[in-house]
Amino acid sequence: MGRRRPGTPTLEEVAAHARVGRGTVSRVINNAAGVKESTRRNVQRAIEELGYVPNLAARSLAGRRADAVALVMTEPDWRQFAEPFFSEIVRSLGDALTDTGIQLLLTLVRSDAERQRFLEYARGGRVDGVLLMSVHAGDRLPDMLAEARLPTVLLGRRSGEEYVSYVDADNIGGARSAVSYLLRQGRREIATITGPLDLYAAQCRLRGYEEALASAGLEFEQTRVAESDFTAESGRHAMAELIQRHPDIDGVLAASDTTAAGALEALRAAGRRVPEDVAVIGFDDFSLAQRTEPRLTTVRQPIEEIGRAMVRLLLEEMEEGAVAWRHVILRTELVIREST
Amino acid sequence: MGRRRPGTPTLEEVAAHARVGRGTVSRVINNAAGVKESTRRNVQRAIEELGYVPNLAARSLAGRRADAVALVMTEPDWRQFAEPFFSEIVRSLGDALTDTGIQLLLTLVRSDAERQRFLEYARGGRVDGVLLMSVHAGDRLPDMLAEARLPTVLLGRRSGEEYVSYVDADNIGGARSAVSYLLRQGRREIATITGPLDLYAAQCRLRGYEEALASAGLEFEQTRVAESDFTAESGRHAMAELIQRHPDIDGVLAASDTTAAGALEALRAAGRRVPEDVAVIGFDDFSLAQRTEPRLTTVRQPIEEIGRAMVRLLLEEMEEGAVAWRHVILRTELVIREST
DNA sequence: ACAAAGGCTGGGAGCGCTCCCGTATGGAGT
DNA sequence: ACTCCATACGGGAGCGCTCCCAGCCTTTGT
Repeated sequence: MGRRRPGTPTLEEVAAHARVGRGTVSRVINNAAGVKESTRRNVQRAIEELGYVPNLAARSLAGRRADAVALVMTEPDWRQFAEPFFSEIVRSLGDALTDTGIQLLLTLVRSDAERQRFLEYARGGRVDGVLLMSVHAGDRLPDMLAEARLPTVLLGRRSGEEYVSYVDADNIGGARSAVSYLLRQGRREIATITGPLDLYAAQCRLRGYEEALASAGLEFEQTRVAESDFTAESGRHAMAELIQRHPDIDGVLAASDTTAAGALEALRAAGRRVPEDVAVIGFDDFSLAQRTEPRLTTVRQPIEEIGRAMVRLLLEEMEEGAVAWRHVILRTELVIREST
Repeated sequence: MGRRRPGTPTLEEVAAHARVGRGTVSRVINNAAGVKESTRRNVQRAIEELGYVPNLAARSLAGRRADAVALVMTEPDWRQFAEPFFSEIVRSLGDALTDTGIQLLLTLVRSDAERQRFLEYARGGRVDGVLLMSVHAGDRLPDMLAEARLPTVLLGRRSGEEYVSYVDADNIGGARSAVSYLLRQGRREIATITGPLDLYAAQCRLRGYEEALASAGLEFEQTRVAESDFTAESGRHAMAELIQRHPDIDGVLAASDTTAAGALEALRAAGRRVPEDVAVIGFDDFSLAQRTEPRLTTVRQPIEEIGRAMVRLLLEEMEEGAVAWRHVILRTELVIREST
């Protein structure tokens, strides 16, 4: 396993070449104050001439930080990997980290062996903090990270959990306002396609659906609920099933825009018009929602804010050493288009 | 930016606690030979009691290796991120790396600033090698990595390029055999939906299409070619266009299974039967191909082999220090199902 | 002209490991 | 009993940086 790379110049060599001390070179590459402008230029020229690149292992060791954070996806999320939610989140986290000088590393954790390996990687100090994608109920990873006192922020909380930092959207409120909107339109036969119910977010959206029905004095019926896994495929399936069970259906709240797109296809196949016969509301408001036919009314998740909030919380925790838990719930918003 | 974590035990402390020398502890944690079984157990107990985790920065610095490789996606690939090809590749790379003890890190490079930052990260020694997802024609990243003498393996070559290692599927052969198959069935009005033509792989598949027509003595017509970006959406579009241009169309080779799925929808919408009126062949053979209606005939890319080959090439390059370029072209295979 | 107060700079002391050489230790061979 | 060798083990010498203190040199005030 000899993986050394050939003679990279060191900081010391740069210092010699520029006829200054190590300290000065260090100050220059770290943009620290207290270096005369002429010296700085001189050092910078030396850096360029030698093609110097700081050795990050040495910097990490001496500085006790990695300047990197990991975004972890655990196995059950893997199926979401191909869904737009994921790529949108990555994009927004990337943006939020842009000018912190912190590298974002995506890591997959698909088995216990990989969980263990990642833990060693993180505890070994290769990252300063961890962002976790929507973690499922039974996953012990957050606890393991907490035990190791690694700054951690979850995207989406888990049921009732308080002793961990998280950023979440107001799923209950979003679902409630969507269903209430349908009710105000005079729809009465409203069903819902949920996400995987081991995800707390999916449970919350279902709760919002129930609450809206309840406050309109309507009864909740289990047969109006179909579960999906967020894919279009499963949305189509779920919708077909709901139509069969309740031919008089006139409104649907879907688990995501993708699911809603699948539902639209199933409705078209069944000869129902949208929105005349059946109103459809999605969840997320990603670009897909504007490309369906008809364009989708949907509950917007503020992705940019979620990314920014996650990064802010993580940086704060990194600063102070994971001594407090922070929670941020972001408001969702109903975006009305043509499917209602 | 004080991101230090509290008193983690060091190897030295473990050594003291187990009453052995540093060297012995090092040998134990690295599973090196030459430690008496009783000593090993003794040290292991000390490690456990103190909850010791090796500091990877120190290990990296002393050992001159990072035990990590990066899988990089550049901006133009980003749109593929949500496609199954990507997640399949990641899965197969992960499997191939499983028992090497090497961490796979996914990184996004969406702008020149991020390109630069990643380069510093890699040149700084945080990874021992780089895997690059299908790189587009103009991207300078591979050259920059080569210049830094970082072991690099591309997935999918770029036009005519030799001075870089890559693993690729035989796209020309795959496309050719698919189209030949359609011709043998007696189809004569065959069109193709290509991928983005700035991708060499897409060009190759188009070439295969052309070659098959040529060797059957048929003429190539530009109007039978429609470009897609690998998404179902764009596949639907392209197919609709092709139907309009050539109502007598009786066979289509699509750029990917996803594109083919889109094409199937467009054909259904146009009232064409598959395979009776029009035969459809996809490319990739991911799970999607078995879930379409009808199930898709498709050109299989050997994903597992691709992942294994990429990892093998990268490890070889890491071993010997990027002094040679290796190329692997993997055979593709036509999988016949119901859409032809 | 002299003192005090800054601003710059150099370099020692680690950070926590791996590598490797030198030295113990135990058993086999005669 | 003594030599010889293989096997275990200890610890010095870095790896390339950051942190920080001490010293120098310039500036300003009186």
